[in-house]
Amino acid sequence: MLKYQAVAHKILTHIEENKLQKGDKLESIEALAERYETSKNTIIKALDVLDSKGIIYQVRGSGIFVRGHKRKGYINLLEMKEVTSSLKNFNTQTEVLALEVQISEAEIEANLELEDKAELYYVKRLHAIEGRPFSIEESYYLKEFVPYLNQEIAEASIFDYLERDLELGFAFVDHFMRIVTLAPENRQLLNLRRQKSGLLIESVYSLKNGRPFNYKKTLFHPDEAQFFVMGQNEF
Amino acid sequence: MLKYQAVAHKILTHIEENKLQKGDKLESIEALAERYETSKNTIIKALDVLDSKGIIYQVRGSGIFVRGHKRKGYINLLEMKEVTSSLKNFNTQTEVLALEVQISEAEIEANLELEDKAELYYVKRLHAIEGRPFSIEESYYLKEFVPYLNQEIAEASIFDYLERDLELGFAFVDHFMRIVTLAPENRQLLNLRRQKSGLLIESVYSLKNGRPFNYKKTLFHPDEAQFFVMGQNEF
DNA sequence: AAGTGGTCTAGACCACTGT
DNA sequence: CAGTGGTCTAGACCACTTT
Repeated sequence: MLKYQAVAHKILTHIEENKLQKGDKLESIEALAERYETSKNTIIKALDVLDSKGIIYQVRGSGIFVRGHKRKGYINLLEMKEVTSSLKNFNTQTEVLALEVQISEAEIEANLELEDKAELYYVKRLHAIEGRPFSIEESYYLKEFVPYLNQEIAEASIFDYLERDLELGFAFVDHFMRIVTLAPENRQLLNLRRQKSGLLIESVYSLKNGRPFNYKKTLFHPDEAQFFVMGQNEF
Repeated sequence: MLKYQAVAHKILTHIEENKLQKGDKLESIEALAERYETSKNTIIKALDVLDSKGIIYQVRGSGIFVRGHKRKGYINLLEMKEVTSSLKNFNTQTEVLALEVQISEAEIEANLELEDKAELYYVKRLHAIEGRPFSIEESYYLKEFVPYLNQEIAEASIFDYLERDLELGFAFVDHFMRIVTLAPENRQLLNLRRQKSGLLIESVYSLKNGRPFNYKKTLFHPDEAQFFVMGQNEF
């Protein structure tokens, strides 16, 4: 692990262990550089990471402060890989509705920027939170990068498996969100009577080399799903 | 303007003027450093900015590539200040439904982290796109930071006014999103018959010193509003 | 005036990609 | 193995806040 990442982790751990609250001040950059035995610039880079994650904010001439808070139960869109990993503090269940190898169709080829037909793992899952249906996820993984997948993995966390066992981490994501009218089948799965709309998020995950390897459509229960996004103004 | 921001702008302009497409390769860092007469590290910092905006991506050992595209008509959540500025390529209209000075209520105080009552500008606006109702925005600006506002400003872009005339730029935002059932009044404003749900985004904008100064509730038309968010995996 | 965060530089060295 | 992006350092200097 790189030094600045290690330092970022240590500072984050320090914030968590000491239960620092929003507005609490950290040590100065100089002091942090000495504490973690590194240069000022490496501390700055570590703080940039925490800054971009919304964990701290820095005020010139004043200090480094904890940004903290966030509302509970909201999914951080920018860290969302799959629903269960975003809701680790809750009791979640996953039911695998389908798991098979497919040949790509036009919609998938467009989103994964494929020029030819390709083999895919197709996984359809129903996620529940505290027993209540939460989201329906249809996910397409390029077999070129994800050569193997099974029921057991799909019942746990696919992204954990990709990162841990295949050492396949995504480098960037695009999420596209809109409200959709639910098909009767999906209303039934989400146990919805009156309400007819849900939030659909289409996500494309790409590798470090820019190749998209996972396209995903996640349909969220309108009453259960809540999201937050933290942004910076850098330009 | 800082050197790295200026360089970032120049590189962006270069991409736009030469209509570079997704996957197109830029010059090497070394070449860019020479072209823009600066050091390697400053180029890296400029590229970091473009990276975090989703404009480029970098592949170690290979090069710097344009990330580009994005679907058209989708609002970039992370750059969203108010609806009109996010949809500059479209023909938008703004109707000011209310504009007044208020004393804060509990909900606003919680979101703006106020400990006492405070004076606020309250602005309610209806945004339309190509004549079709798009969103209803209720916004609360702390009078301490926004001492003056009028109908004319509210009909144009309030954030443009804040940035240009008050030199008041936000440093970070928190957005909270969920689906809500629409009140009859809002259904009428959005010209909705059957559909009863909309997307609600609550946003808190903070200054460089960490002080929230604007709390906003924006209710989007379920068929018109589409969003995208671009994320990186840095940790 | 002192303290603190931010920019910028030059250069050494490392890690990965593609030929 | 050459080319290219990424990390890390030490230090000078600048900009803003606080006392």
